[in-house]
This record gives sequence, structure tokens and C-alpha cells, in this order.
Amino acid sequence: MRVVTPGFHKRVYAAVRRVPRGRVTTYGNIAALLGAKSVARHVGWALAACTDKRVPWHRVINAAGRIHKGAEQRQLLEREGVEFIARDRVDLKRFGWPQRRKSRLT
DNA sequence: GGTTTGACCATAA
DNA sequence: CTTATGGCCAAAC
Repeated sequence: MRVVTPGFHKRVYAAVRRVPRGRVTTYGNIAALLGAKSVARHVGWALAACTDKRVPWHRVINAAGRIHKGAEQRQLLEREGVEFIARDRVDLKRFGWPQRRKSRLT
């Protein structure tokens, strides 16, 4: 059963819209929500092609907690309250979605 | 209908 | 830390 089919992009966007403000998720996580964790790459490709402003693409980062769009994305996240460990790194243990641990967000 | 272009992840060495 | 490998293809042109 294939997961990546025509219309895949739309499903990616729908999944990304579920990510709450102030939180971030990973490409792999979105892929898992869509039914196949091995299609993380496709999620990245889909988002790269995304032009829909309703989609909070900036909340999707890689599994290492790194952003890949530089200052623009960082500032969008910081405005939502997401803190950065380094210039392009987010602590997924604290801001990742869904929440993995009991960690609190002060 | 062929070519190009894209923002990944886990694992290993 | 870096590099490599296997998993995997829609959309726009």
C-alpha cells in the first residue's frame, strides 16, 4: 500500500496545520502521521513546494531540531515562544510535538 | 512525457 | 563532527 500518491502534498499540509502554536514537529513525525515513517523526505519536498499561507511550515524542522530556512524561520518560531538552543537549533524535548515527556514549558 | 527540483531519517563507519 | 547508503516520488516546467 502506497502512502505517497497524488494529493500527498495536501495531506502533508493538513497534518502540518494540526501542529499547535508554540510547538514544533519533525518531518519524520508528519510522515508517521500519514502512515509511513520512511517518507520523511517526501514531507520535506512537499513543504518545499508549499505556497499555502495557511500552512505553518516553520513549525516543521528536522529530527535533530535544526531549522533549514535561516533567520526567517527562527523568528517566526521565536515569536510563538519557541526557544532556540543555538542559532538554528530547537530543543525538541521541550517544544517538540506531540509532547514526548512531561517537561514543562515554564 | 521527459527533466528538474526539492526543507529528511536512521544507521554505519 | 563528517560522509555514505538505503528507504522513497509529486509537482512544476
